[in-house]
Amino acid sequence: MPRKPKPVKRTAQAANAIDYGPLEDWVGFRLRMAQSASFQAFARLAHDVNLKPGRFATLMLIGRNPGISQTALSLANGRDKSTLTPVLNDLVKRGLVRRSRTPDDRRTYQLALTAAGQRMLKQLAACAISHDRNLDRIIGRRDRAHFLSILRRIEVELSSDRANEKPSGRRSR
Amino acid sequence: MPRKPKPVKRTAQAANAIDYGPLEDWVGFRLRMAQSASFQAFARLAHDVNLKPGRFATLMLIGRNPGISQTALSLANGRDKSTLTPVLNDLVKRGLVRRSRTPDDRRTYQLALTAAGQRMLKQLAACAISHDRNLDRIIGRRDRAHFLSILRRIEVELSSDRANEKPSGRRSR
DNA sequence: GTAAAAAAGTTTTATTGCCAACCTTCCGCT
DNA sequence: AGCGGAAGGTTGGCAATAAAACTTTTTTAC
Repeated sequence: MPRKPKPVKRTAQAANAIDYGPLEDWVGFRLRMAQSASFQAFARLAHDVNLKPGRFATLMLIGRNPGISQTALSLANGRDKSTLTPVLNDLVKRGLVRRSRTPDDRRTYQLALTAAGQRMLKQLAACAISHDRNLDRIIGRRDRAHFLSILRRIEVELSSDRANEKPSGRRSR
Repeated sequence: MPRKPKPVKRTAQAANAIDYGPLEDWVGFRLRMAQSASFQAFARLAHDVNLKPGRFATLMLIGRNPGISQTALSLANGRDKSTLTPVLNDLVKRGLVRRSRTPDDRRTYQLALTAAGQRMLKQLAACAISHDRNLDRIIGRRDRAHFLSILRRIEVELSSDRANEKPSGRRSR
């Protein structure tokens, strides 16, 4: 059976021949590439579940903190609060999240998972466990805790930097 | 006409009281949060330079690999090739990048920096060095190499997974 | 040689994200 | 009270991204 042999891919520059220059060891670049790879790997795992991978953290945080407000939720998962509005609209419409008014403060909503939302969270958690097992293998059990602590430090220190803005060393063009 | 109020963001709900559940130690989540913080910190540093931070890797890769094709470039910086089209249009329009046809293959373009593009790259490199020095301080010199090697491993291993994955991504449009 | 398949780029469509402006509600003052 | 500012949430505008469909050109199969 004459299956067509795959021709050798001939891009102008093979990917392994690329010169990354300073990017090679630039933490910001590697962080972005690793995050992108991790996200897409999880998306493949979670493909069967009828929910976008970005919704996972939202569901988990609501499930763990019933009654949480939208602003607190947006802070917890590092997204702008306006980003949350369409997401929650969708989750409520699909019967996964319940949004109820707070009696003593009519500005805020109280968020909670419905029974269906909890089932969905369980399915996603199964994907996450599988994904995390992959990452465990890649990182190595011994380094995992240390690696996580560095990620947390980056997150915390750079976020607090937001307060003291850099003095602008303006360059002319 | 009411004067627009200066909004001062206050952490109304204590973010430290949030229960992150399994997210607390989930590598994918921490990667996303750290990457987001790093990206925004760099964006603040590069604010003065008249170029979006996302363009930096693109310029660096073109500068280091003159004659590279768009597809090879998209692979090298981990973005879809369709994403590159408007970016390059903009860079060409601003005189930073030159796009020329390859004589023996009229499908591909050859990308290269103009003199202005090289100057811009130098400015951005200065920001990157400053940013990286911050990250050095946070990570710690001793752990830096190890941390980078883990990020590279995540990137490589999870990307290679993509090849032998089920091709079942049917989406209606 | 010619037709089919593959590759490079572009366009279209949809999602996700931020920011700024806005509305409503609450709270602190006087 | 009632006024002004602060806080919770929504809306609109814009940028970045990816996936699929499409165009042009090249390569492969026969």
